[in-house]
Amino acid sequence: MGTQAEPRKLLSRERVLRTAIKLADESGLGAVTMRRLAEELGAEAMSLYYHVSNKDDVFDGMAELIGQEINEAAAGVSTHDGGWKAAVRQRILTAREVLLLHPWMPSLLSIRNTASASIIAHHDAIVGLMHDGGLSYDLIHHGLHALGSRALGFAQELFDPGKGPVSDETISAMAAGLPNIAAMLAEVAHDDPASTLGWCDDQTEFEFGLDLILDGLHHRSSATS
Amino acid sequence: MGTQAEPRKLLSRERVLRTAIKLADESGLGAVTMRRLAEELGAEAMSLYYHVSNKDDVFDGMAELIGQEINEAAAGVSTHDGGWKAAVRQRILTAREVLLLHPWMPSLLSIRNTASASIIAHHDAIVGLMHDGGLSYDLIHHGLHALGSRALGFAQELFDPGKGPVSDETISAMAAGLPNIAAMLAEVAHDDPASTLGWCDDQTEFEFGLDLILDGLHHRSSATS
DNA sequence: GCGTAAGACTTACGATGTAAGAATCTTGGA
DNA sequence: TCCAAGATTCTTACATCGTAAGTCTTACGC
Repeated sequence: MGTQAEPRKLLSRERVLRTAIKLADESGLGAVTMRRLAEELGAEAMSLYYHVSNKDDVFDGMAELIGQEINEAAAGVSTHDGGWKAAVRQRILTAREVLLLHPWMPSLLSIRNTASASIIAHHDAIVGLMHDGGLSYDLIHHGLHALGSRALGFAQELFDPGKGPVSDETISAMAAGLPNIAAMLAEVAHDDPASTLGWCDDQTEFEFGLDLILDGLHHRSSATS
Repeated sequence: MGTQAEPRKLLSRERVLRTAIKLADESGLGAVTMRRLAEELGAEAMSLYYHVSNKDDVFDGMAELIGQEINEAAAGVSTHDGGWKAAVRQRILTAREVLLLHPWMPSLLSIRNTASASIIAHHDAIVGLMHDGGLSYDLIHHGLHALGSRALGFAQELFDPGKGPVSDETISAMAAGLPNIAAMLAEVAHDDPASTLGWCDDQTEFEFGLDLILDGLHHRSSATS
């Protein structure tokens, strides 16, 4: 009997948050406004406030859900028998894979530094792996600080010293004021543009830094015990 | 000739940026709005646009000035004779001291990841110190990535696992879902609340992470050469 | 039918960045 | 001294944002 209009799916906190994540995935965190979010849901902005207390609550909810995604992904990966270092490494790289699907997460976490339950749980798992490996809680504590955002799979890069191929002109132009960086760029010449998580945050570079820290922790653990 | 009204100091890009920094120091980055900034300068919001192209330009200018402050502070510190590691460490800790005076810098840098000239110069200096110390440019390049924001004196902390004294109730409350973190907190018990740069970013923790990375670079350098 | 409460909507306000153009002030040449 | 021509500042206005307050709609037990 004719068009029965759209089914008008009900709103819910879950649906709001999922839509917010989809919106951020597609158009960036800046596109997540209450009005745009409502539009995406076929509702009005103020209607969201019945399910969500305010925008920060939306942000926190998004982080919580991504944290769950990380934990689920990690649950599906067998705990290696290669020692705590391999296990922690694995967990963190798994987290990173999830974050690569949601590149806005780093920004979100820097805006809202409240700890969501699922992200704390992720850290709890890391602490557990380290402790099982024989590290003291004191060392683990220092280690968590040393890892910082790396525990979640990303590193804050301050700028992008070599996005794309560095032209020779660029190098000679900066050679005057920045002799050392110029020399480095001339020699290193980033060639793998397979980056993405924000800013020049290569998988290779990420793993290098991660291993540097894990090795350091391992060394300090062996030396002490 | 009575009161001659206020002298009405002239606006200038310099004055706008300095005032923005002062405002951020006093009331946080969120207080830096064009109107508030204008008010502070005894002018109208739109008048600023003659000296500054937009708000992002203000942010970039602030970062540039802080970068200069870092470089000036570093210039006043003698380059040690303790090898490249001590020299780099010194430079980074000096940068950190400046950042501690401007706790909003981390947030600013995460919002505007454009590279200001002075901050690039700071990195150039670090590259120089490392190269003088015999590190290969390739290793230096990796090292810079590994350092990330730490090169400027801060580390992104995701949340604050132990701000202030951790109450026993808190620990027993979380013991159920987070056995490992609970156990760690029970044992470690943060006791030095002399933190500040954002979130639980102790000087001690910062230096621990910094040394972990520098030691790792040193080790990888020795092994290769 | 009818109250009742959950859920969605309307309207409105203050804050923000900034476009467009008017007003004022400064300065140098006639 | 006067006046044209920048240089600088101000006025007004608009779009967008988060959200407070209150109203309408719908579903359902009686």
